[in-house]
Amino acid sequence: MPRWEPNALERLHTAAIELFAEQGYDATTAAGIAERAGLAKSTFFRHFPDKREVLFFGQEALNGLLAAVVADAPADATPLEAVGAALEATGVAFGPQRWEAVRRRQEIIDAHPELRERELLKREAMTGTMATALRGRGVPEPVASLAAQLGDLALARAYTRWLDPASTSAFGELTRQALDELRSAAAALG
Amino acid sequence: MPRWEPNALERLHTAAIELFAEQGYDATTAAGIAERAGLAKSTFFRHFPDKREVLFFGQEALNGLLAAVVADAPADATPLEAVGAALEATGVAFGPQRWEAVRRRQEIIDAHPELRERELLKREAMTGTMATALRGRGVPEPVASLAAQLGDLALARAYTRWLDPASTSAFGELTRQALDELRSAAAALG
DNA sequence: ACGGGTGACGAGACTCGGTGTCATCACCGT
DNA sequence: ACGGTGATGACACCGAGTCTCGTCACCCGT
Repeated sequence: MPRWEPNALERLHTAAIELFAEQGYDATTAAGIAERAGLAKSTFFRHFPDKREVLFFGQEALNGLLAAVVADAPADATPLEAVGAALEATGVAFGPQRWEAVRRRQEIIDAHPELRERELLKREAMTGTMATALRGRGVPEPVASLAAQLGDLALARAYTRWLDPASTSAFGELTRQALDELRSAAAALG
Repeated sequence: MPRWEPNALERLHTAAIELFAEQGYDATTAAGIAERAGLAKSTFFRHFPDKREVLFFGQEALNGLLAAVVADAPADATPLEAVGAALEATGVAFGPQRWEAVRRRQEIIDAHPELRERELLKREAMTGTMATALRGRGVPEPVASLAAQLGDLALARAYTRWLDPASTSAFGELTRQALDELRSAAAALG
């Protein structure tokens, strides 16, 4: 018999998501999350650096994926093509069956400035890894940063469209579309 | 004889900056700032929504300036030209005599993730106001957002160069240069 | 089989950011 | 003279996050 039930981190994560849905983000305390998971408050902070981070679980893994996809793009791919491949790769996190959960999560984030800040930090990290990966392909500055920023903007636009209940397109289609729009807009900028 | 010394907000601001320089950001408490300013802790939070905000004092005023400059740009100015005018207008905050103070401030921010988050939130607000002002000029999406994002990237690059001790150019010159680089990079993207 | 190290956890004290309430009192208009 | 106003002080309170210390199943070498 193990001394403790396994999967403490996972239990904390699901307990937090449940409580956020039941009581809202503000009303749920870190101690409350731990209690629901059958753990102590100190254990919560052993697994998550802070309460906000629960909602951004798995983000680092996505970053690693982005870097790999950009690095592994065909040698003759343009920077924007490599970025496009990376954006489509993010689609693994946005399958149709996850739509409801992703939407609830985003509603919480949008309603809390401290979570919006954290989201921006994560996005910046993502953009930074894409830019670094592009430089690793030999793309010079400021082209690498620009392409990464364009990718970030495209991803954001695709994401909000995907979250729009009126839209029915798959995520990959939306990223391609958004990046295409931005590419032609950039060409027309002057 | 007034019941209290005037300029409470200003005194709190300078007290905070002093203490940050003397003890570092973490080691100075909100109560300590208030004490140095001859005020109570509760008064500190009456003037600043939180401790981080002390380091971003005056940001909203800059946003208003940006919106005005973009709106007042010549009718035949391209989106990027309007953005360029806005970037140069920010130069009022970055005169040569403020270099040292701005540098110290940025060192504090760079060393604290919670302050980097706040900085990103402010930058997003700035980018958003530029995009809104561009739409007010009749610039359609996604061109408006793209031009604003390009401006944000240019401003960031100009800012870090301005902060580089090896550089001697004035801020306005650096913004023009950075925006030019990005414009040609965008044209070459594909 | 035995014994010491390891590592995940509980318990609880502690600091500090931030909120809220209530009383005070110079100032201002009537 | 008098009541309202508004900025402040004093203080209680909550929750996030840190830190320390003790516990004990598990593992690994002997």
